[in-house]
Amino acid sequence: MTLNTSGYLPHIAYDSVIFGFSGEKLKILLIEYHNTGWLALPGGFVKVNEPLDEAVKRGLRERTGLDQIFLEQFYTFGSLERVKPEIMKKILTAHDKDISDDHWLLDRFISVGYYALIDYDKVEPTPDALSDSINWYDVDQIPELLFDHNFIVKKALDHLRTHLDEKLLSVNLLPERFTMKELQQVYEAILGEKLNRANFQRKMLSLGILDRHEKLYSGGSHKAPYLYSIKKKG
Amino acid sequence: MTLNTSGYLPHIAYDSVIFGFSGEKLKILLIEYHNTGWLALPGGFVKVNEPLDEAVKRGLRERTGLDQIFLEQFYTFGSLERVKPEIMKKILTAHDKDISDDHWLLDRFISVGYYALIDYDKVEPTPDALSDSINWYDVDQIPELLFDHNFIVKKALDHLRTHLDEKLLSVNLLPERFTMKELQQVYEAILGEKLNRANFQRKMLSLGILDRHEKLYSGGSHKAPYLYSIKKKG
DNA sequence: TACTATTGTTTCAATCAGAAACAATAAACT
DNA sequence: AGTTTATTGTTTCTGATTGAAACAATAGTA
Repeated sequence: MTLNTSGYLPHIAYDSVIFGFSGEKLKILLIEYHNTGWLALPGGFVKVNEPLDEAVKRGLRERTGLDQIFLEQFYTFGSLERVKPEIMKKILTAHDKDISDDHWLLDRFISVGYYALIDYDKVEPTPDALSDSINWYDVDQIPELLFDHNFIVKKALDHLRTHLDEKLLSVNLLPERFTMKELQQVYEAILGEKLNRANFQRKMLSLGILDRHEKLYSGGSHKAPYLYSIKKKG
Repeated sequence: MTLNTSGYLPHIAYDSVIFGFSGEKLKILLIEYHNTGWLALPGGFVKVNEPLDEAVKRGLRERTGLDQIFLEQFYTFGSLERVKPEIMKKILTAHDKDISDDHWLLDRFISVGYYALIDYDKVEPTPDALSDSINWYDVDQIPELLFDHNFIVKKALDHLRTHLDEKLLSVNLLPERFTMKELQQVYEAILGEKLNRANFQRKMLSLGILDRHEKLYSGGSHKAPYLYSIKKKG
């Protein structure tokens, strides 16, 4: 028989890898726990009568203020090594709570990994109750994270790379309208390699899902690029 | 606080889609619950101190007798609609158990989906404690299943199709040594379409991961095909 | 008006993929 | 033994796709 007075499902968590793109770099959001300096992925728990997807959306909404964002599940982590109750206890006591040794947060957890793609400039990251801060970090300079979170980031990046071409996934990292160069920079940041400009343009246009709009006169002394957007269905 | 006298983690289950190949058809294993006629995927629960992957392997071992098999996680199902406590209750009472209304099996569950690829001829399917029988069903003739299991099968097939080419995944459905024709039949069964023989052979050989062995003299009045196996690393 | 930086497009060659033809061969049949 | 048949292994031809470079257009600057 199962009792749980917290209102959350025990043993089940989620961790979210939130990708943004800025300054030609791919970045993710990391939180820092109160008074510990420990970094981790933003995560959370599932309410007793809440769909899993909804729980993750709720966490994203609270931390980014965004509601309609690209979100996808990529893997569920269920090993025993990932669980470190003594660390969890330190986090909770650093938060200056009175924690009993059988608190539900000290149990073993299975965590569902999600990744989100968001428009960096639309976000004002907000820390949650347990964390001091939430900040962007370059994906190629991720420091040591708690638990198995470095591994989770790696899996998320793998998944993102292999699914990059599906319906121009990557545009979720850009504003509504973008130049071909920006799109290529997103691809290059995710794949970690330079792409040929002419072939990239040919490939993107051949997908037939981009609308071309007015030109963007940036003031540079050169030809102005077109702006593009994803073609609306219908 | 969480109490659970069953020895299993509450709220967490797995469902396995076990693929086999026989008679040029792709098949999966389904169980039939005691005295109900209801069909479902073979699934199970995770022990309190057991890795998730290990729990799934344990279930496969008990039902197929096989130990070293290809097994991969593909999605975690966490909606609320998938939960049907009244059906679960009927299954348990049909098993003629005395079930209280707060039994842990009647709670809401999140289920991790795995698929396995096994050599059909090596398996003697064995029903578990709750099921009358376990049998093979053609994937293109799956009857109505309990809960969201039809959806889970669909997701598993999608995943299998899109990952089919990775390291010749499909050979896990065949014996150690196989002919090129058998391999092509597996591909065709999974993809649900006919492939060009010459191009298929060229593509498989170009991967450079097949060893060619002696010919297979089947007695037919025609050229004997070579046998192949996956190249061992090193 | 020439110059520069960047963008959009075209061209050329190399590679890959689909379809058909060709070659080889194990057994059966005369 | 020679012929036939079914199937397998390979090659060839063609068209499509991809990679790299050249070419063309253009917004601002000198």
